[in-house]
Amino acid sequence: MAVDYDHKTVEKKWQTFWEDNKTFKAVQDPQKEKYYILDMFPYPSSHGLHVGHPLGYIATDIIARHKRMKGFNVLHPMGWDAFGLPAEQYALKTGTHPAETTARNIDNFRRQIKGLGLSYDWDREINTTDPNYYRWTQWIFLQLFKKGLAYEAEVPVNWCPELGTVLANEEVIDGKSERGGHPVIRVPMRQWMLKITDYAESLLAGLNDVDWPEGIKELQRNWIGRSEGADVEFHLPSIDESITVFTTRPDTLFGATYMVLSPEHPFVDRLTIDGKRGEAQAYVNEAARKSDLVRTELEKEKTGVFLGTHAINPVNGEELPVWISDYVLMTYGTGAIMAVPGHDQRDWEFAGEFNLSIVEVVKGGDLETEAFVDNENGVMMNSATPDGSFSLNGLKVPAAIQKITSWLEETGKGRATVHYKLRDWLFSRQRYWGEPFPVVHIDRKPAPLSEADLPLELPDLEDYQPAETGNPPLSNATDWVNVTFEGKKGKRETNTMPQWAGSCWYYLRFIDPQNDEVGWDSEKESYWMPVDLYIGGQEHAVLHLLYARFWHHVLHDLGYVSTREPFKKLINQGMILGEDGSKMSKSKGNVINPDEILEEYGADAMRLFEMFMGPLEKSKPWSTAGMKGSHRFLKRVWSMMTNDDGTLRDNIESDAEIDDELNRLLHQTIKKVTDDIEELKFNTAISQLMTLTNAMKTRPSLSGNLVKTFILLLSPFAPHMCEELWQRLGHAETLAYSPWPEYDDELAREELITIAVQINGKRRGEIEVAPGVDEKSALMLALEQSNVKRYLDGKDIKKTILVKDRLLSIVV
RNA sequence: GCCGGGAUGGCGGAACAGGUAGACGCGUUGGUCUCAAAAACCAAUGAUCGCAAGAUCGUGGGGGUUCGAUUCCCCCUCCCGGCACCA
Repeated sequence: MAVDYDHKTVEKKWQTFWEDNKTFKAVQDPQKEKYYILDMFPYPSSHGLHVGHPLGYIATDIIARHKRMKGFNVLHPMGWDAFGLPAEQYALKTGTHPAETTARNIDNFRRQIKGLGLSYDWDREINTTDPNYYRWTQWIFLQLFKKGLAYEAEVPVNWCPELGTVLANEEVIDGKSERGGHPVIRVPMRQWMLKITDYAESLLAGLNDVDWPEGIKELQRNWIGRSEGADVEFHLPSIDESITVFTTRPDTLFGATYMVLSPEHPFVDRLTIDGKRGEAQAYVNEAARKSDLVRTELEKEKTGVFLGTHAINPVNGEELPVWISDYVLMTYGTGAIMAVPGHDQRDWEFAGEFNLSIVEVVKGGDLETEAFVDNENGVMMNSATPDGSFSLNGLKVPAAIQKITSWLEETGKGRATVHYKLRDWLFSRQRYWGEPFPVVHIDRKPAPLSEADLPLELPDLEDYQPAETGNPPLSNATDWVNVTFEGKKGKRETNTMPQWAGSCWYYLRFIDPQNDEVGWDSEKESYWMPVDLYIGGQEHAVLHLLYARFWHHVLHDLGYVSTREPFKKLINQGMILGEDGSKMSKSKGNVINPDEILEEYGADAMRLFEMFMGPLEKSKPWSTAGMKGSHRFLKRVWSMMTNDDGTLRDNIESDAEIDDELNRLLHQTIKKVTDDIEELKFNTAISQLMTLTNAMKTRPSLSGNLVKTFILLLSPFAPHMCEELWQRLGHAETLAYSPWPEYDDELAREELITIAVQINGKRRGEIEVAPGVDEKSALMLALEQSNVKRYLDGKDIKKTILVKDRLLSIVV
């Protein structure tokens, strides 16, 4: 019996070898087909990795190693998304400078990741906080600015007092901050915005061209929220102005019985009569103070105030009372709606609350109990102009929408429009640890720095504590803030960019990480892009993945990148849960530290187990017993091939014959492992390798060729041990570029197969046949079976069905 | 409420394209080795009945299509994730 495999020594040896020999360095080579495989790079948090984090990294590593052996030129890089809140919160907590803690955290992450034997090209390592990196983040911002896609605005923002910063809509969940779960309130502030709304249509269209999980695409579609309808003009006689409302149901215009403005709508003041002023003012103030949490979560019953004035319905001239209510949002559509309580549930509830009239214009529902909103089968009624010149009556809803939209356009009372839920991206943060904006304010107007002045470095500050006032820490750096720019006195922008900025384009920098002239060389870009496979967590479905696509579309329009979409195929890895089945967290005490796993079982065993646990995309609980099982498998492989002293066993002979049965299994295994890796079904690939191992162990001797092939097949999963065995087999070179084994379909085919015999759908026996057996001979064989005879006794065979090489079904 | 994904032995999970459900691993039980234990190795292992041959049941629940359904169709329950007054 061989002594236990010494994973520590072997793994250290090969990690050093790969590093010293730059085994995984990617060099552009137009002769070879490229494969760009990317992980979502991590924030180097202070906690280090837990066993769930590397799941995706292990998966991409297996693909990367497999593709190299398949002859692809593989780009597989890693870096650090090190700006932003987590790093800064940690720095604040520990009182050390973020630059210092960030550097330390990166060292720890790098150590942990390298310990897993991942085949990254470390020469391409990048760090978003490096001026040589964020120089180009700032450069992209300048391009956005010049294209008119970056602008400043005084807007009601999501202010998080606890974090001392504003947050993007995407970072606010149920009225709380995505990070830390702190309350968020709405206050108006001057902010930088990026006009992502200009790209709503483009971002939507691009989703049709990528191979992403349908769920993620749907999430983005919903977030963009395209909605077709019509803008309709309503006259306001009291101020002699007209107001535009957006509706997706212009067909119900005859059913409008009142109008509602958002409390923030600019017309509110002028539309309020004196007798209502106090009441309206109070309502507006209250709405302004409410957090989104209160407004959307807690308050389900409708509130509002009648302003005392009226609007004129353009189709029939009727007077509609104008109300304000916070169920109408200023940030969507036009901030004003026509209310059709008969055919909109929210309006119906509001009308019920305030006793407003309900008019039925679509037949088919019971308006006593709820609004009727069937927009497919409903038939129009009560929908004609007073003079009878125009009518929708009798039409189905879709036809009515068409007809009235054309009528609105002809009469100048409205037009077909499209609105989006997506809002512009709030792009500034009142924090220290982020990219400075390459902008100087002169006379309160922003002027862009010239590209030659980049990078604009983040000044080294002693006091980087966020202020509760929202005054950014950088405003304390007066020497830095006050500049003379183009002969005038100006002030630098003191907000910084959000976390997402650096990750919006890092995949481009990986292509050309050391370039000082440009962010990336366009020839290299067109060779390597797009990213062929991108693996990361689902939590980035609408944040990172939408922002990065937006920048990429802009860069494409500007001619800086060759593809419209950056990420061709996307996979979301699942979570690894604690052994108790709940999410791993410090407070639950169920966190598994990979350092301990590596120490005890080694990187190969951990890689193997994480891939064996189940489908990559699914969440599944950690299991220490399972971890031991994978470790045991590797030890078995090792002892199958080596003696106590580590030399190869005598029963591995290069000229030993392989028997047909084992050879068949070998070829079946090559096929299954190859196919499964390509489909990312690592768990079944591993189980097939286990099956082959079990068979190999029953043989007194193994052919050298079999052993060689087996090692190559196992190597993407357990690269250290396989390199070691490979070397002991007498190879001087790494196996990382050895050709991937080929299989022979002929040799993989079984000589005799067992097929089931069913009688009336129940399995009653099985027969041994040659593949491709015909129905008649199969039936003959089946009839010899005593159990089959028993069931057929005295009955007529009505029909037989042969499923090729599967089963024979007899109907009696 | 809407959208997406799920539910298979004691556990993680397999199952081509409607064709032998439970591969592989874990766990458990029995055995070998040992003074003993651990480790390792060998064997058994969905449930029920049976000495056995074999039978019946069985993929969240209920119906349907089919010679045959984990797989297709209809209805329902529960779990996970996301969105949520978006006009």
